[in-house]
Amino acid sequence: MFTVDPKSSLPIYEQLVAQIIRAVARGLLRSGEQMPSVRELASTLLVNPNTVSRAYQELESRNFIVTMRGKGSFISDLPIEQVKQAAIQPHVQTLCSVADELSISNADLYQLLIQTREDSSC
Amino acid sequence: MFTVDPKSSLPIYEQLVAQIIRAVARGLLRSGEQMPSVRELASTLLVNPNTVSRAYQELESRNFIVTMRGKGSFISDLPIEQVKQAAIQPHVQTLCSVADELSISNADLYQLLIQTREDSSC
DNA sequence: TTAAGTGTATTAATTCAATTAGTACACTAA
DNA sequence: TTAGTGTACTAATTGAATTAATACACTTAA
Repeated sequence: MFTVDPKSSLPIYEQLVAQIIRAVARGLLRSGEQMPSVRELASTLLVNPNTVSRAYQELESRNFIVTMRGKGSFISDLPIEQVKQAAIQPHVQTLCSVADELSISNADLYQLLIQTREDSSC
Repeated sequence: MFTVDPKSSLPIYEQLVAQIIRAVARGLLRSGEQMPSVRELASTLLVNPNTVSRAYQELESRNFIVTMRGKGSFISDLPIEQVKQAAIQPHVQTLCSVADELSISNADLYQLLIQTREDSSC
């Protein structure tokens, strides 16, 4: 289900995080569903278990999964909208800090956002 | 006019960039005004001229200043709004990428922005 | 043409954070 | 007890980032 490229400049655990977030956002992984164990996924991907653990910890810190020692890791049962919000919040925070520093108004900021999203595929 | 802390974890050239951006955004540095030469600022701050040059190059890539070899570096004469927009664009881009990945609507994104800026001082 | 002033290219030293893996430990459930 | 779960700790390694030394290139004015 997941793939990884050890030669990529993007760290392995970040590759995993991104794939799992996408899967959750698209509903391919559902609330309560159990993730493969760190050892299982690690042996499948031929990486160290700690690397998978790192990805799971990152996902847990962003509220995508819940981990129980000795039991396993499970997709969070929080509302998906809430989970997504938690995931994007840091980026919003960064943008707001810069906007503050430059004294850019909310209106201007919103216009920039709209334009940028129109230019991309979405 | 500028100060620098070599012990900070924030790179010296980034400290300079931030200070100069603030000064421009606040109108303390005006269009066309000449910046101190790299050697002059470097000797004032007791850093290597290349470090100041690096800051100036960063500022030029963000359209805050214009540099002419042999002449010096000058505050850009672009409209300040345009300059500020260029400075914030990369952050907007990042946010939009993540929003796309998570399928977050513009409306939700804007609401998050408003809330975040209300929470901060601005 | 010369001299003094400007920014910059190139190279290298150094530091430092990030990444990953090895190993041993801790918890859960049957 | 055993097999399965995640994790803490440590260390090796890599690689990017930062800074500095030095020499070069351009501009201006005398």
